[in-house]
Amino acid sequence: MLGEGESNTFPSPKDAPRPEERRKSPVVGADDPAMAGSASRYTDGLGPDRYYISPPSKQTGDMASPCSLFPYSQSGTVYTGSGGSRYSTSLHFSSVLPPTGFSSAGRNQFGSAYQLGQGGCLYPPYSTGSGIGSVPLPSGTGVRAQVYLCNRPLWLRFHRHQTEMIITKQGRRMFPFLGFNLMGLNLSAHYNVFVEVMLADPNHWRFQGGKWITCGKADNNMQGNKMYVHPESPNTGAHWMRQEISFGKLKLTNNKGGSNNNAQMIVLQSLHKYQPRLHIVEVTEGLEDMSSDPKTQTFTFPENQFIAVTAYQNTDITQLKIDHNPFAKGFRDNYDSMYTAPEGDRLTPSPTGSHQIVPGARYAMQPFFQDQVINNLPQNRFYNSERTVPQTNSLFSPQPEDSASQRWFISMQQGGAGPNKLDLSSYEGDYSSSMLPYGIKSLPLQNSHALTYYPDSPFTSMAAGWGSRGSYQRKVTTGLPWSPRPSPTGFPEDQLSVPDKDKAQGEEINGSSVGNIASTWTDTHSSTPGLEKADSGAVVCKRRRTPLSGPGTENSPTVKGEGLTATDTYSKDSSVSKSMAYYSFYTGP
DNA sequence: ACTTTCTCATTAGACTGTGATTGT
DNA sequence: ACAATCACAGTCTAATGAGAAAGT
Repeated sequence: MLGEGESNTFPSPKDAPRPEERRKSPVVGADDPAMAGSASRYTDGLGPDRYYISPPSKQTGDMASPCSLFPYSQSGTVYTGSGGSRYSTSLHFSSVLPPTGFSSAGRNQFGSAYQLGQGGCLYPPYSTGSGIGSVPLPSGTGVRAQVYLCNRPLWLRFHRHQTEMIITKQGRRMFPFLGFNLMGLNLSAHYNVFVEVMLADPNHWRFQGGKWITCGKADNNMQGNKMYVHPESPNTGAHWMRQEISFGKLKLTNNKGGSNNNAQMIVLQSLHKYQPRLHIVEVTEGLEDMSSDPKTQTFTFPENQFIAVTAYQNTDITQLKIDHNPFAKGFRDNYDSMYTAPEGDRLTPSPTGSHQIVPGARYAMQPFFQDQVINNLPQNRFYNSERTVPQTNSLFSPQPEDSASQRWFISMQQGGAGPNKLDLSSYEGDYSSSMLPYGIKSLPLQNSHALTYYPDSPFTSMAAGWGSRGSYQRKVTTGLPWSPRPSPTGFPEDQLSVPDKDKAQGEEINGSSVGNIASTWTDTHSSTPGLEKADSGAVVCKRRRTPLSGPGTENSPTVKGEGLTATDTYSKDSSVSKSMAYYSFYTGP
């Protein structure tokens, strides 16, 4: 069962409601900055060692690291560490003190800008100190992890409209949920992996006039847990890199006083904007010496940012949720029309890609659904089986080398300069990642990947030890942990048929909006009306039964063209259908 | 014949957004 | 006026057990 009971499975870590308002809002500006990394994730098709094969020739700089399988570059990112970048490294260093080895200057450097909300609720200062990105890693932190955001295409779709996440007293799961793939970890070292949701900006938000506007100051004194430790923590690097790390069980609540399952719930405040962050902390068995370097790595994906709400405000968001969240399937009034829609109109960034990029291909299953619940599948078939199927089959259109090489991923930034330069120009849509071969694109992330240390955060304790949690053995019943993942010649996500308009959108975003984002806190929601149309699709689906489904809803382009996901074809018939779907996809002609 | 493994059906409960109601 | 809460119905998940198939 899901819910709290589920935690038992793992060691527990610590009315027409204003239709005129709840309507699509202008597309939120920047989806993300671009970056361009290049490389394919599994190029060797080997087992355990796959993460350590020699990187592609394009590799540069840090990529030379044995742990850096793919070449990457980071430059021009919206969130560069200097110049007041929104998500500059200061985000971390301002709120997180460096571990041993760092001078206290780190904190002082931010002066009054340093803010640490209770419960680890933080947000970066408006301006940052410079050179933070160059802060060297503590000694001993030799391995640099790389993080890939799963479901990135989906996240981006939500992000365009300013993602909203429902929070309830009993706790509400996130959708999309956070899912990551890690690389570059020490196979034998142990790590704690957890997510922290921090206040993303100092404002209180309100949905008015079809868009989000700031409305006063945020309450930065919100009490409550802000951390969610992955139930499988601590575990080995091999374990974490084995398959997607899903945070699907993470729940968001506005119930500060809730006592039970606090570990599974993150307490947030409605109408506040939040930014999830992934922390990877290398731990040492029996480590009690807090002075030791926690070897913490923090990753932030701007597209994960969201506004907590108790009721959806933007109907576009609602529709996206309905279209992609299998649990909301009941609110889709017309699946059939979705299936029959022209292939080209299916914009949903299906991870499997098959649904969007394979003309004539039968929709076997819901890509995002699969992606989202992949870890819930009893046998994790995807990672142990399906995923091993060479993806060179004809289901995928030939992948241009460039495309194939464009992966989104974040590599913990270390040492600032050098190879870590993002190339905005290479941003092309964002149909990467997800469940199948992970399309990876470097994120516009700032130097947030810099090593961090939270002296006042519950995370601090995690950083040092094993906690009470025993080593959890992931329930992988089929396949071998290290069953080889044949090197795909390409990643479906990268090949998803991205409508030109979408691409254009992405480019535009990168080119302009992104810049805005980097400049101020409130720029994130800068409207880009023109982009709204971009998502427009030809698919005609009967949606909302509610008054909301008025012209406004019907005009919601975002949804119509995107609702075509495998979820629709996902059979209720459980495993068989699921499996078949997978196989049907990978074992194409 | 017995055990193990697999497939499938059943079912309780979790999850979803909706819409009405309540609270501020 | 607006946010928060609740009950609701549709859907999905995952546990369970029965039966069949395969292996010893």
